[in-house]
Formats: sequence, structure tokens, C-alpha cells
Amino acid sequence: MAKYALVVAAIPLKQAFTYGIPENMAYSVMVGVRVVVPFGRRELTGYVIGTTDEDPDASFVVKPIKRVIDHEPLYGLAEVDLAAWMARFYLCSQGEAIATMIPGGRRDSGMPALDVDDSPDAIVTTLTDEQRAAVEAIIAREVPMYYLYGVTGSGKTEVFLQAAEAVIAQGRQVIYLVPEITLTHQLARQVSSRFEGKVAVLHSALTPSQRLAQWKKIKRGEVMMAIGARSAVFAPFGNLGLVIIDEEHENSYKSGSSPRYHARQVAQKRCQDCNATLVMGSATPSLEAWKLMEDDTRMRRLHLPYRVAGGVPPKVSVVNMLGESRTISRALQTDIQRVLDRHRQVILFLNRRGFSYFFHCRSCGYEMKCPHCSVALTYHKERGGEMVCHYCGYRGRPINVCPECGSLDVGYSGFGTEMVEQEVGVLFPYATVARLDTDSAKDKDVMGKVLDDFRAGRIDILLGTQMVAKGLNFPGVELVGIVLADSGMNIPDFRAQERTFSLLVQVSGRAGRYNDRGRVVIQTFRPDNPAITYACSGDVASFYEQELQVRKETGFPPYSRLINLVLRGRNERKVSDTTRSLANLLEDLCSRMSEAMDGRSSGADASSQDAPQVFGWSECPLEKIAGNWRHHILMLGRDPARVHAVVGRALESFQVPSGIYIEVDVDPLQLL
DNA sequence: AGCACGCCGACT
DNA sequence: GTCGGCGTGCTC
Repeated sequence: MAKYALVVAAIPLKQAFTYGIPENMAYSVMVGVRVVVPFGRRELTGYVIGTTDEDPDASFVVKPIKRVIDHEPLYGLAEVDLAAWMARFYLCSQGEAIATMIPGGRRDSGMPALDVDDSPDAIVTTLTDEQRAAVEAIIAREVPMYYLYGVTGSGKTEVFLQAAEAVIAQGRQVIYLVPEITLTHQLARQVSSRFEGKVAVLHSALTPSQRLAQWKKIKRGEVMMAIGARSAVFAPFGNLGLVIIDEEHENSYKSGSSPRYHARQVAQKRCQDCNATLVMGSATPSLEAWKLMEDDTRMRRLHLPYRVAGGVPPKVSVVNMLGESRTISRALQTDIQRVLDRHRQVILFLNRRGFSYFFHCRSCGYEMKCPHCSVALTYHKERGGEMVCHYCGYRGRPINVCPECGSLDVGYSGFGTEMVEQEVGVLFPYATVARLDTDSAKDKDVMGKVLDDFRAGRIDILLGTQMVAKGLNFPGVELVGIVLADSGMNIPDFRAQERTFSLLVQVSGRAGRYNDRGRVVIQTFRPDNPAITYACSGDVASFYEQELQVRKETGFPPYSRLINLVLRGRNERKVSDTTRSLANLLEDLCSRMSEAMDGRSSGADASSQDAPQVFGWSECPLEKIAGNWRHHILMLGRDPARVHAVVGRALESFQVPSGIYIEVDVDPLQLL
């Protein structure tokens, strides 16, 4: 029996610590169990990642493990290795990585409250030719990754499930990832009746100990499939054969707290290690995925172009808002009135992010952009008014005359929900209007009631944000109006186009599902914007082509890697000072690497312009959250490994002052 | 991350 | 005279 255990914990320390294994724990301490250990003057939960008989060097006194938490291992060496990879990739400690992988539950508890509705509604579905071809391609596995690219309702789920069946028949296990909100009872039931008793469902309502119970079932090999949101990607299967990522473009696959991992990246890593297949699907893939598809030897595109149930895609029209004095254009007003006259329903979409102040010319639609970043500048009231780029920190003077058309009719504004709601009330005094936004969504009861009322036809017009766009189907809806499609593009973010396009396509998918009269009206100040024109014509491929071109020219992902460092603290001055000195250190490392690259190679393969760079540092777009001031440093480089190396080295040598906290975000999705 | 030790400013 | 700020260092 080993004398010592190597232990890591959920603290930002990179090393593992050696603890003595007391005699009475000789048989219970092993890789995969959690232990309670003394640590300095306190106690913490440790994760055993190795055991050894070798005495450590005598530079410290070894303390014994206090207690063993688990009676059986929760993870194995594969998971320990995965955690080590995560630590390297996401620049966190191995302990932090492993702690996010493993559920935090303490005790075994009763089985989770999964309504075991064993009416096996196993409908034998006949596949379309495209579906059959897709299933066969996935099983044949000529390449390691596949992308099921197809509109909502094109039957992706059935392809996923049949591929899963085939893999399970070979004795290998399957992970099925869905976005946070999508793990509906329908899908859970569909899956569990199909794979009776062989599925662990990790839905978000589980308590930590229920989660742990499901986890143990997976570890013991009692199930062949795990279905769940982001964190299900860690399901500890011993012989993983397939990972499915449904709605791959969804942002909820990226963790919002440290370590900020992306389930797609983790899935890719796991599939590589296990020689498993990765299958993703969406009607609007992320640009990262689309670029991967360009290389057919790594990821192959499988197109499902038709809806299984038939039906007509909605008619999409665009309204130019220039010259309109209201938030509801005359054209949209007429359309709404027609639908109301027929006693059908309307959804009006508002982009939640439309409220930051940006410069905008009301005559020609001109927008003030950063000269470095091609993103909109944000108006700051302080110091008599400044236009600030939250990407690179560029500052400029606000202007009173439009530089494009010379108009004085310019302003700094957003499109408020209240304004829209008020106008709708005035324009349609006899219609019942309800609003569903982030505020009302906090109250689950309120939200449920609004949705029920709407579905039952007690509400005529539903005013909603992003959340209403996802996964909801209302048979009575005949018109979807997007109040201001541009609002998503005014935020300082190079992904704004991609998001807008994705949203527009997804929303269009909503309107035409149940009847042939489905219509979508898109209001915009920029009817010629690619995201809008391509969404309108449904020309998805062309949008990606041109957007990839833009990214290539501007040097943004997926043609480069970003790492965002967020520094926060109570003391504003200290935060900005620390940010400056860390930025200096990073700049230093970058220029040194750049020189080294110049010296080493005279060829064109690694010129110094490929060296990473400090792209900018400034206050975060949300400067202050919960009393903490926030600044950030954005690192960018064409070579992912080099960006990693620079940031890693900087973080090693940088002395973080007390009261300052640094959070690392590798491949950030949004910089707020 | 915590938690201790240690050294300089305004208060019972 | 002390309480308390946060800078520095350590944790097997």
C-alpha cells in the first residue's frame, strides 16, 4: 500500500501537495476519491490524483490525510489527465479543473426525480434519404468529426439518436449535450424510453447529491449514455465512443465562471483521446465550426436541407427605419393590424443588448466606429463626453455633425423596451400586450403564466427578448417582428454580426412552423448589412463565407486566439495601476518573443507579425459590478500556442497585489 | 484562495 | 498609548 497521496484542491495553486496515508485508510485512499486534508491553518477538500511510496524531499513536513470522503473512486487517471489538459489550456490549476468536473455532492441520495413515464412512445420513424445518409456517414467514420447542418425541424435529433444506438450496440458509450434550457422533459423522455435504463439524465434541477448519484452510475458503467448541459461533457465513461453536441452555436456551452471552459473544446479533446466520434448540429453553426468544416479531412458537413414535416419557410421582409419616427414602422404597424384582425398572434423581438449608448446618425444611419477594431464606440458621459472603444481602449471626441452626410440630426441613444411597449399600447389600444424580458424571467411563475396565457390566446402581442427565440413554439403566431435588428450590432464585439445572423435565422425558423402564412418583418437602419440580407434570403453559406473573410482580414477568431484577462478589485486606482503594469509585462514578453522570432527565421513561416500582442487594455464595458472595479487586458495572436505561452509566463512571474483578482478567459465569447 | 505576520497612520 | 489598514509570504 502506498504511503503518500498526491492531492490537489480548488485553489489557484498550480502544485499538487503530498499527504501521508494513515494505516487505517490504506485501502480507501486511491486515485479518484476526495479527501479532507489539513492545509496551513485550515481544512479543505482535496482530490487524490496519484499515490506513491517514494519519500518526498525533506523541505517540508508531510501531514496525514484527515478523512476520506468517497467510498469508491469518482474519477480515474483519464479524468486526472483531462484536468491537467484543462489546466494548461484554460490557465487554471489542476485542482480548479478537477473540481469543476466532479459534482460537489457529499452523500449518496435517493434517485433523482425523473418522471419514469414508461409508456414507451417508441415511434418507429422512417428516415428521409438525407437522414439515412447522415447516420451512415457518422457510423462509417471516415473523419473524426461530423456536423449536422440543417434547419429546425429537419430531423437532427433522430439522426443523433440512431447514431447513438449504433455506437452503444458496439459497446461504447455516448454523451449527448444540449443547451441549458433545451433539456426538456420531452427530450429526456424520448431518450430514456429509447435507451431504457441505460441513460443518466443530468438536468439542471438536480441537487448536488442527486448529480453525484448519477455521476456514480456513469462511473460504475451502469449506463451507456449521459444526457445533459455543458458539464455533462465530463461524464466519466470508460469507453467513450460518441459525443453529440446539439445546437452547437449556443453560448451556454461556454462556462461563465473560472475555469471558463468550452464544452466543444473539451469534447474535441476527449474524442481525440478516446478515438471517439464528435457530432455537432445546428442551423447556424459557430464560425469556428464552419471553418473546421472547410477542412473536410477533420470535420465533414452533413446537410439536412428539408423539414421532415414539410411546410413552407416564412416570408421575410425588411423595413428600412431611416425616416421612421417611431420604433414601430408604418409597414410593421399595418402587418400587425392585419394579423390582429384575423385574431392571430404577434411576437415582437427586442435585442436585450440594445441599450448601451452609441453614436448614431438618424439621417443616414452612420455609426461611429473604432479606427482599430471596426466595432462601435461607446459613449461615456464623464469628462465632458468621450467615445471609448472597450476593445482596445481607444478614446475620441464625440461629434455633433455626421461625418458622412453632414446632418445635425445625430444622437447617442439606444432603443428601449419601455419605449416600444408604450408605443404598441398607443398603436393597438384594444390588443392585449405582455412583456417577457430578463426581469420578468427571474420569476419563474410569472414567466410560466405569460407563456401559458400566450399559448392559450389570451395575449395578442408578446414583447420579448432573446429568451423567447429559443425552443418555443406557438401555433397561433403568424407574425414575428424584429424591432431593431441592428441593436445587436452596436455592441462592441466582433461577433455581433454572427450573433445577429444566428438570431435572425433562428427567429425566422419560429414563424413558419405551423402555418403557411408565417411572416417575419425585420426592422433595421442598415438593410444592406450582410447579416440581414443573408438571413433574409436564407443564404447561410454566403454569410459564413463573407464573415470568415472579414475575420481573416481583421485578424479575429477563428483566425487567431484571444485571451482576456479581467482584473477586479475594490480600489479603482489600484485596479487600473495593476492592469497597466501587467499589460506592460505582457507587452515586454510579446516584443521579446517577436525579436526571437525575427532572429530565428528569415523565412516567411514565422514572421514577427505572428507574434502575440497586447491588443488593448481598458475598463470593462461593465466597469463596476457589485462594488468591484473591472479592467481587462485583451491578448491576441495568430498562433494559439504562443498567446498561451506569453500569458502563462506573465501569470507565473506577476505578483498579484492583495485585493486584486485576476480571471483568465481563453477564447472569450463576450467581453462583458 | 485564505490566513498569518508585520509594519505605519488616526482614534477609543 | 492601541486598532487596523494592506503588503508579503506560505500552505504538503
